[in-house]
Amino acid sequence: MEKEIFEKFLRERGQKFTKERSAIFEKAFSYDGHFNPETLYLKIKETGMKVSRASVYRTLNILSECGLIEKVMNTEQGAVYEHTFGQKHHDHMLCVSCGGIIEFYSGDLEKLQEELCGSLNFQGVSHTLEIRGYCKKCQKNKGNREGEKTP
Amino acid sequence: MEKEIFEKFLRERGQKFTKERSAIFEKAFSYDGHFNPETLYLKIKETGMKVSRASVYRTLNILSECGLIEKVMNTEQGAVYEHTFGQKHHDHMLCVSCGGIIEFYSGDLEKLQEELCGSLNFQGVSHTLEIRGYCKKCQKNKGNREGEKTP
DNA sequence: ATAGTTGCAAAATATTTGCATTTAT
DNA sequence: ATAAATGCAAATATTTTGCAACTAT
Repeated sequence: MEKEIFEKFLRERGQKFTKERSAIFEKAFSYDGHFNPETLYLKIKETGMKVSRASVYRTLNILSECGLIEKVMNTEQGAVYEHTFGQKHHDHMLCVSCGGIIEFYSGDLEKLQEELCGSLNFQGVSHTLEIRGYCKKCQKNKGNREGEKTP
Repeated sequence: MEKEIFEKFLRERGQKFTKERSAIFEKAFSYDGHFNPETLYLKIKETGMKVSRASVYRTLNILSECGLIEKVMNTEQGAVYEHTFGQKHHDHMLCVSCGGIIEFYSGDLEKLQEELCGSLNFQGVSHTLEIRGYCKKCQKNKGNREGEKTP
């Protein structure tokens, strides 16, 4: 189980498995998809549990080092994480109008990247592909872009 | 010439072509590759010209809207831009050991992405692919990773 | 002349850190 | 008992913004 990986990781580094870390871990793994530090923090507060943003950030960093979660994107409104356990690798399309994220996977794409790495003598470890554009819904009303002032 | 595109863009929007905007434009286009707002700001200051960070940020936003430059990455130390004029589109391999960036281009990759967008009803505008791993040189001495404390 | 721009300093946002107190081991 | 973690508030860092002074048109 994933939690044991976390506990083992902490033990090996002489770090403690506190209830805050436990709660942050649980919440991070309760998400199927993306989450960001702030929403995770708020979700935990909602449950009545007492945590600080500091602990959230600190713990997310540990979970990243541990490989259990991954920062998949840096956006203007902060980092976006997802947990890696049992997650199929996938890439993202980001709608610049509504901010929606579409996940997709393509075996061909993966294969092609491996070939590219091979031909450039680069040992690829991971990658992120982000395609920006307009989702189906937003293609219709491209006039009103989010964020633009409409006085 | 690219500068005329900028001037025209401003004129059409009833905005002014100031010497600050001119300097920021020049500097942005003096880079072959990537730059970030802060280094660009410092470079201009170096020349003795008086500009503010505010103007740099404001002008980079205009140049983006205008399509002359593009934000290619959000990193923890801020945005990374590059100008788009005469730039062949390319993607990046980032060596996690030495921080080196290898640029590459693959027509097959582009085509594949278009197909993926088409099949998902997404109207792609731009994309960033970042492959992280080890460059040829660093594959040899993978033991000493940069950033790891060696007490 | 005037609408838009500048620089500054302050604000906003995301994240990190120092420190006294608390807690897991 | 003790080394590490917590929460808080203050510090950083990047980017944005309000405003009075300036400038391109």
